[in-house]
Amino acid sequence: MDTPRTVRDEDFLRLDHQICFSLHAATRAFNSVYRTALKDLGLTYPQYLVMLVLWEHGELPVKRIGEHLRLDSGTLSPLLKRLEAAGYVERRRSAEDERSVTARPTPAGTELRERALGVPRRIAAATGMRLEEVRELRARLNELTTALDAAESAAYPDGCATEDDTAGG
Amino acid sequence: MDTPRTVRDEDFLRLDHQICFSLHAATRAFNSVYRTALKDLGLTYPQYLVMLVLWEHGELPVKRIGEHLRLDSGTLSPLLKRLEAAGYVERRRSAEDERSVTARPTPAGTELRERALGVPRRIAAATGMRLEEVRELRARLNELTTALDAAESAAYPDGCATEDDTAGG
DNA sequence: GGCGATTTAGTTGTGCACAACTTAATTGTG
DNA sequence: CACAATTAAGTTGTGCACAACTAAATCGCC
Repeated sequence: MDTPRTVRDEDFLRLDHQICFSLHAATRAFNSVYRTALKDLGLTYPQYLVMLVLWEHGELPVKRIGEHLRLDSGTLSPLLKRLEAAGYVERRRSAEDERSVTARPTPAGTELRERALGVPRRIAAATGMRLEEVRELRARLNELTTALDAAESAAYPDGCATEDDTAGG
Repeated sequence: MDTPRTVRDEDFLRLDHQICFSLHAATRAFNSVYRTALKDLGLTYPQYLVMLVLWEHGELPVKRIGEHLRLDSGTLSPLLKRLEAAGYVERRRSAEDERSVTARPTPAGTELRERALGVPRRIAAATGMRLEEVRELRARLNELTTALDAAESAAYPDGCATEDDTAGG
């Protein structure tokens, strides 16, 4: 059976407007709450994400940070420079591989973690959701991201055969 | 009872990393899929959202567009100028209120709608989700956005007393 | 060893999001 | 009517996201 045609394109246009827009809106609402919560720390939300990664892993090459956060050097390089200018991270060329640059928290950056400990609870309170719900939603979003990535890379068939592995729902 | 302390701040930091990051990642994955789907039309995703609104409502003041999309003039003014430069919308001062500027699709902008009809289906296919699931997720995200907005405006008590109404959950 | 391909950061340019501000028109109140 | 307050767009500046590109180091293969 090829796609049950219960929905017309016209209606789809409106639905579409709502689903993806909801995601967009939620992200921006989150950013707004984070902006407020992080103002005292002098961090933006993406900078906070980078610091979370560095607090957890210690010293990391830019490449690895990018893998954790799905960001490339075009985004991370200037961001890390700003974090360095703020005194929160140190950057240096790796000795064993001169292509690589590693970043790690400075003492000030490490101290910052203490002040950041209260942030997640504030955010959690702002969502009004219980842990269960948060987990549930997170799982859904991760599935969604995986599906979208698969579809996107299928649209750009650069290497691997796609062998409809998107079915894993 | 004041917040059951089953979770330590430390653990919360990690959870937090995951929930909000998931949202962030999903949004960007969506944007990426849209970028591909909209490339032929010469639209970015936010431009597409604006066109959706204009296709649905016809002529609208910038203010109204912003209300539909939660965007302010700082974002919309340059965006609408680009859409105007692309020949998809017309802008003009309102006659009855000279403060207001209205935007509406040009003939080319209206034609564009036909070419955009296939987009939502492509996106829906990329998500790999059924309509039910989409609706469910959308509802969750809308709840989340509402909660976040409420918490945010409570943090900036500009008018209404806050009277701990955030407890609803 | 030499040399092309790959990998890693970084740069440049475009566009979005938003805070803070400016300008101009309208509204409300005395 | 006059004038302060409000409202609507637009401008400016900062930062993020990403495509496309450059520069330098490393790897692989002959």
